[in-house]
Amino acid sequence: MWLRIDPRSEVPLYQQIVDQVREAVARRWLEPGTRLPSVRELAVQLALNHNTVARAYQELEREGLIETLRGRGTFVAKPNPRMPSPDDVAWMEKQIRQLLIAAYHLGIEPKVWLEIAGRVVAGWSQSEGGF
Amino acid sequence: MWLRIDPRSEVPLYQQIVDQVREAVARRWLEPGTRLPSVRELAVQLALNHNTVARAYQELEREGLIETLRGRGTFVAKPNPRMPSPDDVAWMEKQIRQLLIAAYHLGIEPKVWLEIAGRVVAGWSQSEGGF
Amino acid sequence: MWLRIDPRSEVPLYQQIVDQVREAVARRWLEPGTRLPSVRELAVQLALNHNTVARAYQELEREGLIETLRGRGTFVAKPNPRMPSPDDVAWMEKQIRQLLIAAYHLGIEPKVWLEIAGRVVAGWSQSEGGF
Amino acid sequence: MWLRIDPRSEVPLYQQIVDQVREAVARRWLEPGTRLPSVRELAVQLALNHNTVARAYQELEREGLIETLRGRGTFVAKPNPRMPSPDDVAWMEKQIRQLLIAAYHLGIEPKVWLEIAGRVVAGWSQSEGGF
DNA sequence: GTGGTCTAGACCACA
DNA sequence: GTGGTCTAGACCACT
Repeated sequence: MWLRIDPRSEVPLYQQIVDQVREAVARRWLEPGTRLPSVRELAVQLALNHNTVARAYQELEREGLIETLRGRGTFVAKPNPRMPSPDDVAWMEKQIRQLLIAAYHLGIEPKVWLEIAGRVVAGWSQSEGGF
Repeated sequence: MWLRIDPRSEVPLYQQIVDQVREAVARRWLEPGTRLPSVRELAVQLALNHNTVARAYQELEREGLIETLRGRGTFVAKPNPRMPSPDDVAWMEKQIRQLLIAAYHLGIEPKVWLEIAGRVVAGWSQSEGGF
Repeated sequence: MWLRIDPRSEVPLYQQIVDQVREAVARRWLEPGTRLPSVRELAVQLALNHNTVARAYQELEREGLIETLRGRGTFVAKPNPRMPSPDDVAWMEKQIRQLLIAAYHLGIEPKVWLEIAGRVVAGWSQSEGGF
Repeated sequence: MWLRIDPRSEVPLYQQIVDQVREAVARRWLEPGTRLPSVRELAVQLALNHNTVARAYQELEREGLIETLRGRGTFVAKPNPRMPSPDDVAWMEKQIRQLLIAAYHLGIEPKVWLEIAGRVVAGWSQSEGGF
């Protein structure tokens, strides 16, 4: 697969898999119904233990992003459209505030930050090269 | 001090201190030259082990946010004005992209996300100098 | 047949067949002597491997719910009237206790649970003989 | 601890731990704030691998029944009072129907079943000996 | 073949 | 000391 694992990162290996699949689903790189490599296949490809991959898949299944069909493999689930709850929005606002703090310490003013964010959103919407 | 520590959070205790001081500096709640409580004082206030507080101060000093003057205490450092490097901007863009992924899974569309971000920035600027 | 198989469920496919036949027999939806579809027929209908269906039939036969007559097909067996043994009752009490535990964690009080149970039993009795 | 693990059961070992802690919490055998044995302690007591215990604790934490305080151990969380959702009730009704099916095959009539259930609830409410 | 579970033993971050 | 992560290798149930 197209996953890139960095064994030197602080982020746990299984988490890196989860993050990248989450991104791929969010960006529609992975269409619903697509079959993911089997736990053991992917483990070989990424030079990881199969338990590590299994844990990542398990987490993704718990989140409803993928589905396991007994003995047949693992597939990307249909997206479950939802309305963000007030809690979700509050959480997101907090995350944004965290970024603004980091931005300050990098010398990025809030207004400049908002420009950057606008640029990223624009690039995002264009689907950025697909793949 | 006004720090709030949540022992249940998965964020390490020392990291919570660092984060909150970083925020206070970024928001100008802590002016340069302000004296911080000593490691032991703060440890008592927050009911933490003083090693935990010491580690937070160490990290903050490493980042240049605070300065220790031998025998006189610890003080908020003067901000070191800097221009964001291209790497800094690229890093920030990546963080924003991470948030957009999370937003997608919460059902927050990129455009809506940008509105939220705009709101947060507006609130941020207003509160500059506040408190 | 009227079976509904969910390949996404964690319940094994063969078990889902067994469960649903058990229910149909218990509710008298399937009268004794009714002929069941052949293993291969059912396998095609449900889009399952015929080994899966065969395993379900095997299990049902072991329990005495169905009977295979050589060359003539598989039939719903005559109910074998029995008195519940003390062990059976004890087992059932344990199952009920399990449900009460689950109910607690859903915020369903034991008294409320008993009301729900009463409702289900009422509905059950009404549907006896139906469909 | 008072846990009893049956290595011969089909139920996964970690699941047995989860089930029994869930019961203990539901029955108030474990008061909020009580400290659970450490992962490794319990693993030794139950003659299990510590990973197995860790997995059980992780699941219990995900459900909000227990809380981890960094480096200090694991504690029974305060119950989070909730109203059962319609989905919860529907799920419970389905479970009860499953029990009625099983009851039928044991020769337990629905009315008799309801009597048994009433008895169990009565015993439950009396808290059954505490311990 | 698939995923799920378990063990043994190891290393790490945190307090 | 705590829990979190990872590996290696094994066994099992299901399809």
